Amino acid sequence: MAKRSIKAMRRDELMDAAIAVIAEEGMPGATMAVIARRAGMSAGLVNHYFESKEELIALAMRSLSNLFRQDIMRLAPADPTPAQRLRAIVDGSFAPQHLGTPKRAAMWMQFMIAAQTEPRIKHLYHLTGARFVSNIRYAVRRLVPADQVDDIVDGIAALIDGFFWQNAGEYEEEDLERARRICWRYVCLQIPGIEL
Amino acid sequence: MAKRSIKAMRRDELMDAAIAVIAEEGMPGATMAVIARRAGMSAGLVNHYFESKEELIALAMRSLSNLFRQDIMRLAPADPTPAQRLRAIVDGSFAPQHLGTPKRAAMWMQFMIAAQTEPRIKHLYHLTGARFVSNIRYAVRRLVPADQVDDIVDGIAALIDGFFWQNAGEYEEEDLERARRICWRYVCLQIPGIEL
DNA sequence: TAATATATTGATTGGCCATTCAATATATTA
DNA sequence: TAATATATTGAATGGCCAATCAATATATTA
Repeated sequence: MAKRSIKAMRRDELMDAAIAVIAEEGMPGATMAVIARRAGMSAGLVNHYFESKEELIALAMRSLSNLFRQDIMRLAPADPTPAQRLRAIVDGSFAPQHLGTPKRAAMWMQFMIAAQTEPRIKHLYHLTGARFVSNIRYAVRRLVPADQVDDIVDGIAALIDGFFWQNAGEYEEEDLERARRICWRYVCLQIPGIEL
Repeated sequence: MAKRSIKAMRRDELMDAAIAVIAEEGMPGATMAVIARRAGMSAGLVNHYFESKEELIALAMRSLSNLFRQDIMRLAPADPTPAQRLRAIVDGSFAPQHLGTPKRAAMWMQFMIAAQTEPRIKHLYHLTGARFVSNIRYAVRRLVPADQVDDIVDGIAALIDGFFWQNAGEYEEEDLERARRICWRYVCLQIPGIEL
């Protein structure tokens, strides 16, 4: 049990270090040596706990993706109405804890970038996006006629995405507030009967 | 005159090759040697015509940015009304010639990526974005009360951006049509008196 | 304790890359 | 034509990186 525990700890430490370095220096600066030193380990150790650099990065990204989903779920009350669900998605997407800190925001950017070249990360990235959209659809389909669902869902998702990337990495709380407001107004304009 | 001409030609050829390679292989694959071979030249020649790789890439991106602006301007009639201007921006953003071909779409993605690390490209990227937004603002401010301009402009820009990146690199004409429709509906919802 | 597994290190390897450079070819000019 | 500038090549340079490996330390087990 103890051996497993050390292995798990080291892997977590390395994933955290990877996220920190990638966020601060970008993907090109995130070399194995730098990540290892950041985690307080020697260069060679990374390949002892991860099969390859690609595996390390992919797993780090996955943990980021999971954090995001949890943040959103935490914002909605238990057994939420469709409107509350949408509200949590809009608010959660611009929550300070995942866009407010430059590190996290930059990390999302690097996540998308890595998805361009690494097949494994590409898959994870698409999965993350698909879950996000399907979350929106689950709520919208309960609020509008079936033939309007697709366009409304895609519009909401695109609008959130657009703000998400727009100033990527340099958000003030003020910008986030603004993004929330504009996105929510869009939701209200498209879906009659929702308010504030 | 002849010497200048050759220099200009080679530089253009190299910039085209750079765009092609970056679009196909992504930034990591775009080495000097590969770009040179793509342009039918030997490896060493690139540094004869460009100070550095960074300069080559930055100028290639600039030409992409200019092409985009020209595409949009070409879509609007001479002396357009504000509504026609907006329409050209929406249609132009999803015009087949700059998102329909995988190469061009992927190139935009790589443009944004490079902006994360290269200061020169970062500047160019922000400039491109600022011009785009200011283009929208020019039209919107003639159509709605002053205190509504900012939110509407940012909403339109974000929505277009969102679609722009969403499926980046893998657009069907059908997707583009859809994006146009959803964006234009948003414009119409926000700005009374616009139609079609 | 002895034996075995795991953790950790830092040097080494082999590969890739941007850039430089000397050498050669091809124009331009006087 | 001779002299000079420009174009082009391909090999060499020096640096960086992921991954490997032998060596050492530390824990686990019998």
